[in-house]
Amino acid sequence: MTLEKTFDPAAIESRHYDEWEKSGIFTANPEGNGAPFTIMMPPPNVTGSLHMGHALNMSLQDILTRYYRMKGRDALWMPGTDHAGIATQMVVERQLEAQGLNRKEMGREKFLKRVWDWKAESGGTITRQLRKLGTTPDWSRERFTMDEGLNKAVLKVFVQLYKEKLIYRDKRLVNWDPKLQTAVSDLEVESRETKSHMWHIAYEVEGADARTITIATTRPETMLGDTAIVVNPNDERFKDLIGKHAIVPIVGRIVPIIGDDYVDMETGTGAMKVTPAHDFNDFNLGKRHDLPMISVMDKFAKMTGEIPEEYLGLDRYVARKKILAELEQIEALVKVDDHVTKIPYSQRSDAVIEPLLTDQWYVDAQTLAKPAIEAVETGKTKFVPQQWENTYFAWMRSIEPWCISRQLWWGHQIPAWYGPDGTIFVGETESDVQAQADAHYGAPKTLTRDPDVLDTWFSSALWPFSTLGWPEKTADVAKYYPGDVLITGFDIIFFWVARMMMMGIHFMGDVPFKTVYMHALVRDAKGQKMSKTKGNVIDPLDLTKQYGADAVRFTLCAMAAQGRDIRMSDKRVEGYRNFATKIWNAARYLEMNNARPDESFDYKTTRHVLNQWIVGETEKCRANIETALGEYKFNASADAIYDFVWGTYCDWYLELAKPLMDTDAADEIRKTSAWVFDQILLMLNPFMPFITEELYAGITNRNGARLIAAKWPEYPGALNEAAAAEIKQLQSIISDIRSVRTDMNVPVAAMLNLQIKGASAADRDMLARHDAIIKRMARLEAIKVTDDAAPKGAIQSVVGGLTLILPVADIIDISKEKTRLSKEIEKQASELKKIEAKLGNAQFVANAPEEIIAEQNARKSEAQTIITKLSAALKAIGEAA
RNA sequence: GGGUGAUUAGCUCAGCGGAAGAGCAUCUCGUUUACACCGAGAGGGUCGGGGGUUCGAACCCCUCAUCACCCA
Repeated sequence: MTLEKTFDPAAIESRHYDEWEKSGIFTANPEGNGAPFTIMMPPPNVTGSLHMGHALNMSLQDILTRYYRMKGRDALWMPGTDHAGIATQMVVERQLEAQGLNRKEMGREKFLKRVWDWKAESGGTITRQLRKLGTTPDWSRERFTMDEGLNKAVLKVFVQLYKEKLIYRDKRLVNWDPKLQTAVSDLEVESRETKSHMWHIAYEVEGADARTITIATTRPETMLGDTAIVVNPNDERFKDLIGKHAIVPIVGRIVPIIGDDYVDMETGTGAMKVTPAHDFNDFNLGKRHDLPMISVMDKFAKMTGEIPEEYLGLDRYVARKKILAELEQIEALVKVDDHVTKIPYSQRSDAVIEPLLTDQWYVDAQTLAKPAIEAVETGKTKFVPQQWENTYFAWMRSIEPWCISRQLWWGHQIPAWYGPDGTIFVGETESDVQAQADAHYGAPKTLTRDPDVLDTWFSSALWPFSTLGWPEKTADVAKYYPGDVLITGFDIIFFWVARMMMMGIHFMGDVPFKTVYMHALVRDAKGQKMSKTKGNVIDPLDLTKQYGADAVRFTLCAMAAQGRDIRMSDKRVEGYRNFATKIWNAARYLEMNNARPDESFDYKTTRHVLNQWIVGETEKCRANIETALGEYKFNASADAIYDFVWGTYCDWYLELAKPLMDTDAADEIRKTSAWVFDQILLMLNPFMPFITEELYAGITNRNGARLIAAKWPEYPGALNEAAAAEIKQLQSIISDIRSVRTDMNVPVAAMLNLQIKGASAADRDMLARHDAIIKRMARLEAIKVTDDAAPKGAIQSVVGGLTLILPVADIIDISKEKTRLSKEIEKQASELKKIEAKLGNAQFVANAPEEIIAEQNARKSEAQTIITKLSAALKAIGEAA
């Protein structure tokens, strides 16, 4: 085949993907004897479409999966999607709304059918998009959090935890979303600073003539539910009032004045009202002091309960105004301060959350957290970067009961039924529950199932084992639990990582994964969070179309430095698209030169030093990639291969080899260059799967073998330090001449005669071997090794022990050369001064390791050599002028 | 208020105890048959400020400042 001049990613991507998928290589093999490499894909929301965060997350997982698969591990990358309770239900409800329908009228059954229909229709969006990125999870095992097997796991877990009394029903305050009509997790509540007021309200003290106590509040409307006044027991201003009673204005309720050092004497007036049914802090106070809890709002955040009639049914903010007006009228409103307060908003609906006293199901998270904390403390599970452990610990150590019930329809319906008297029966099946109830009542009674569903994260907490077929004792469970690594964003460390830890340890007796790699957030080029409202969202698929999936993947990998956010910009992607093109053109070059992989080639038997060197560099590259990936330093792995391919193989090896293509070294050069290129394809494949696969088949006949199924390479005995040193010297000579030529404005076309002074026998050998190369690379007519004096009008430089002399009599600008030499001497002199100071320091010589001292000595003599030689050159040029 | 991270070349970022690095951008030169999505070369930094530890600090410790995020 003949390769096109420019690489066109779109032309090849889809074709390779289909072939990979059909080949069955993505499929894990529990019967096989490869050691497992398990990685659980964070299941994307079934309603969603691929965004940059997914692209990063998935690219990194795919790189690891492909890498370990090549290394011979039995890789299982478990894919799937999450039913995302609230989000999905909202999407479908919005669709209904557009058609003038609503779920209540429709009924639960019909509504759920509708959601399933929608899921069937668009639930595959993200998995299709993942294929475009070239990711290789085991699609044959793809799961959905609400499919049959996972349902079983959820039921089993719920029932068992209930029996163990780790799940219970309780009446507590929850974050109530009055718009969505459901409880939401405190993690889904976002508090926003809002300009408001602090209202100071005077309450009459019972039985104390004309004495009042003034409290400060940001929520006057809740005073209708006050059940106490609280002050700090050490507060001299109020000490004597503790034990007395106050009268709540408007409602006239008589409430105790209590002392609790929770109260900060500095804020507000130092006295607070206590409304346990509408504020989390007050709730805790109420529990501590056994106060009554009076709800004064309903599920729509409208006023209700035992309050003056004119307030019944008012919206909370309307009620606030009315109360303030009334307080003013009765002269109880003492003062109004401007105040910035934090108002809780529901992330889902944007409604202001109302803490509400309701019956909900809870998991005793505190108990489950203990072993989960310990697992990280003892290193059974490690976080990378490690500092995330602190975040994990902080949250886990002060964990609250986990409210798992949601007043939704889409999700796992709670397997609890209520008898006529409210007795709770929990079981995996309805018949089991009925049997329990019959036994309890001694007669058949009608049971009502709890209409609520479980928090979505309840089922995702089971993901690392439910996807493997648990509670069945499957071969997958036996082989692939626990997983090796979880790759996810830090934003779901509480939602998901922590909960998988708790559930995994409790039900499987072992942690769900040994390592948790936390990647950063993908931001826009200015460092702003991407959001639809800001309109700065970059669509990874657009980028893929424009630059190719390989470039997008490589960019994300190269930017995935630990602990720092990623600023995504087209420029970077463009740069890595250019990298792909560079590789493509290197392949074309090989093709033109008839350099094809040769099966009989043995890298250990190369004879030409250039080949020995590049073979050694190939090994160094391999080692760098392995070390980096082993430490999850994705950016370093990308840098290693990029540097090797562009900076070493293309810029140096291929160029140095060109002058040899008409010598008897040509055959070995062809074979070596093709071999190294093959190694590049192997090592780059996990990062850039498409172009490497294409070229793998493109450069030679592989009899249908695919790169994706190739083995990760090893090159024992490839390092050759002597060759490396020789080529390094060669590079220095060439670079130095090039640099001097440009500095001195020597025209590119001028072919100069190089004179080299001070060459040892080994140098002479080396120079003779590379004569053709140096001439071509440095644009020279001839190279003469002699210790004769430099001719007049020559420019000079020093490389190692060699003095390079370029006679350019007719071109040279003598004063310019003088300046250049002086500058260089000056630079070296100041270096020398620093080194001498160091070596002259007795403490340094006494304390520094030997090799450092040797290094400094070497640097010292090198600087001295350069100064001596260049000074001589400077003197000579002065005499010439 | 508590915590975490960041502050290094014009920009975006690596490096995290022993000679300041990359990519992009800038400047110069270049149609040498792989590649102008390219090549060769150059300029550009008292590594946020101030203390300290060390023979030696961009890197460790303390402190301050600014920014970002998380939790109250």
